[in-house]
Amino acid sequence: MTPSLRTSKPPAIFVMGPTAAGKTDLALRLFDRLPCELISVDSALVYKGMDIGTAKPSPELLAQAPHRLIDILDPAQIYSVASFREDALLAMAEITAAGRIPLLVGGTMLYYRSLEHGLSELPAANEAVRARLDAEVAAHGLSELHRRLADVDPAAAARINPNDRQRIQRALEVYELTGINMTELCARSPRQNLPYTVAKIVIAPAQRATLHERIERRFDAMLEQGFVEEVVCLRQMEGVNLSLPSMRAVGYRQVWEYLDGNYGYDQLVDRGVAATRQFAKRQLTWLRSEQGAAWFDGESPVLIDDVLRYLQAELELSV
RNA sequence: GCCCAGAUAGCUCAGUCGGUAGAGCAGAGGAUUGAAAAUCCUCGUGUCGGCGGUUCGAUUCCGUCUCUGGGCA
Repeated sequence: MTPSLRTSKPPAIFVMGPTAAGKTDLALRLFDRLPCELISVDSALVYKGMDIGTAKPSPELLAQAPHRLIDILDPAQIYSVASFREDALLAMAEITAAGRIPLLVGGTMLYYRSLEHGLSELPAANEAVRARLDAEVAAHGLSELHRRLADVDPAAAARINPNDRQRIQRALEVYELTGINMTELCARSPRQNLPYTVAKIVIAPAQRATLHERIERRFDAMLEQGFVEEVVCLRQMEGVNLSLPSMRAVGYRQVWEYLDGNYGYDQLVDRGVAATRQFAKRQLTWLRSEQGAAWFDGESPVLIDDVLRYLQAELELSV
């Protein structure tokens, strides 16, 4: 198959789905059948050394089917949705220029959303401001920050729950860095749509119980493969701590707390599995609101020909 | 065999000086603009172990049985 010239915008494929639904497997099979290159859409796979707990494809698989945006950062570093958008757009452009189709695969739905609809022009995170806001919360409490937000950005204060520390701090951070409130900044910079014709595929088991079973089995398997040892290594790395986004990832956080002696092994298993189920549930909330996506039942291995037929029709690909 | 303590939501437990009960966790739904595998919001009827008794009324008091811990033999 080759991309047709009938559409002005080049084609792209999104393979979306909750964790443990079979995204990687589907993407690899599509890779074998289409002139495409793979881009990972995953906020945890970007980190080197986080392999077992993220269910990262093996080095052998990655050699066979290279993925962009995997292993691009050290766990002490911080990635962001804005960095992702930039990196992904660049990668998509390169792939398209080479005459192939970008196939994006992963479970970080905010990243997909930022690609499709863009981001407003807002300042990047600022460590100093965040540290100061943290200190302010410690000194005066979160409700004080929410009150302050209500003064500078009433709309944001109304929208953001008084307990949502992360969003309150971010809105204040934006204001402090620019002198303009976040609501106003967003209104001033309309988001841009993605210059690609996108075919969206969602893969998820029809039965929630199936997903739960797979998550449990996979977490057990991760532990057998040495997940705890992986986290022991990460803990020894310079600058790595539990407050980093990388170490807050599902499973990693629980293993870290287990290693701290906060609870025993049985609790680790229960909490790790539960955290993963909750993550999958949040992903499904995003996915249900996804416009124009084709859902494929992941109860049993997806029939690859059905998916190819769909992509062919959607992207006007010719064989 | 005897003594003691338990038995209440899927799990761990609180509670009702007698008017049919509520937390945490789990689970479900939702929000989501540079941390997003993050952060946050909403949702709790269950033979209160079984059977009797007392009572207008028992999950609560009494008796008894069953089960589970622990102790003594």
